[in-house]
Amino acid sequence: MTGTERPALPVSRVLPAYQQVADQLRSLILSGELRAGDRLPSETELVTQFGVSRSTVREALRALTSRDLVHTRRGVTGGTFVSAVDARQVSAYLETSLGLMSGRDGLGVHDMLEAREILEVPSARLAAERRSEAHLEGLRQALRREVATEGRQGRFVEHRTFHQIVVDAAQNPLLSMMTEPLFRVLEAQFLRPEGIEGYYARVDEEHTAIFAAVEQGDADAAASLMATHLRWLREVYEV
Amino acid sequence: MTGTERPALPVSRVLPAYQQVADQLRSLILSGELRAGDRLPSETELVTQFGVSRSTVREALRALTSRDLVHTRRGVTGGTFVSAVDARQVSAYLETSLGLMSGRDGLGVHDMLEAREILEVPSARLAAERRSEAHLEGLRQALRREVATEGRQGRFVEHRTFHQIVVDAAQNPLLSMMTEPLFRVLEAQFLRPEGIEGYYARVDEEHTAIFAAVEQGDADAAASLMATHLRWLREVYEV
DNA sequence: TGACCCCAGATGTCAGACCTTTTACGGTCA
DNA sequence: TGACCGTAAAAGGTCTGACATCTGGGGTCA
Repeated sequence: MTGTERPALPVSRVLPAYQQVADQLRSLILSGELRAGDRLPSETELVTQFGVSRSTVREALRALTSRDLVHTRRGVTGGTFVSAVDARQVSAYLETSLGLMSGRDGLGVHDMLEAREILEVPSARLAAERRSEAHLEGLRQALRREVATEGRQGRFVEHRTFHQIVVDAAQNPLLSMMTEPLFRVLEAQFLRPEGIEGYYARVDEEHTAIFAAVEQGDADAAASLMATHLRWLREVYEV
Repeated sequence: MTGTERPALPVSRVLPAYQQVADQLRSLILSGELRAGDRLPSETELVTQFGVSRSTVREALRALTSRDLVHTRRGVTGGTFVSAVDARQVSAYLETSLGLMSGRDGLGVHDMLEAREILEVPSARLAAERRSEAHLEGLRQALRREVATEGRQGRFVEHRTFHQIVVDAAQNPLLSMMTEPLFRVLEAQFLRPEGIEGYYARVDEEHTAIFAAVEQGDADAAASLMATHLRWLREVYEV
């Protein structure tokens, strides 16, 4: 054992220049000094301001771009602009992350179905209280398509749509943001109920009942029907 | 009005080369062809494989790096390696995203407190059923520190710790992943209950009661106490 | 045997040139 | 006057080639 002990989790003391540039720009955005829509200095200006080469600046900007913090436009009125974070980006990120984590890190179908139930039952309750006419119309159409669609994959998409609209009707963007990736990952990776007798008929039936409760504004019924529905789905898929 | 209509949301048809390279590598990772720990070809090899310059390759890798899909190491045994996505990274991403969205996009304190209640009440129930001795010890220490700590900021950190451990004790990584950023954003941006008479005493009291229920494995009590606690907090902060 | 040095291979950084996209400007012509 | 068009300018996108720096391993030598 030499004089300098090697740590269990080594960190390099000197961060790469592109990392430092990215960090500084990022903290300007997070602190609110740069706000959505603001234009960052041009790459050439950043070169002189940071005293690094253009490649370094560009690598820093690329890192920020892929985090959806900024975006670039070409042309004379172009440049790098601070992005407005929006729910869709967050959902997309979560979808890929959950997809990669599923099966490892102790993240299994069970966890996803459990989280789904935790989120979706209260969402159904809120949906019954807050749904707009647009949501109701969306649910009606989803139900119609669900019954009409042929083929396994197509039905699944419609099922997801129905559940998603219910959550959206709760009018809390956080709930939509968290459930949407769950639905997609479950759909993409796990749900394969080909063998279950009467599966589609029961889904249609329960969706219809949930819709009725939401439409009538019956919060308790909506929550309870959704709870029953999801608990049955868990039984089906958690074998 | 000329012949070619300008779309409201213009998209460039031709994606930049670095974007295409990043997309291809990303889909290799998402499809599972490249798995956590695998080494990507060296930058020089990627140059020949994709037929683009090294700067382009590096910009693509930087984009993947900042999405936590890969990481790089220098030196002769270095290279670019596929990362194992972990919950902490996702939480960190969510924290910055929620922080940037809060106040805009219709994401307000109300939504965060509501989502928190939706997630945390069932978490308390599960915690009472699943908590390990380590969790209980963590809660004991958090409670002790909470009572002993002086100063507003310090108490808030301890409050957050207590709530976080309760959620962790539910043993569903998705719940921890979603609540942690919520706690931090709320703490950083909103919670300022300086004026409330007897605030700290009541928090301590209710935390103690929740702990007792979790310790005794009384799921119903844990859920109900947490619900009361959070509903009171909502009243305090939603003025 | 252990301390040291040096080499190889990978990422990190730089400089400078040129390409492509996009808008603004100004001139031409009906 | 107004529609059209061409060109300049500014910004990001790409390429090339060189050098710097880090890191592990293997060889050398006391």
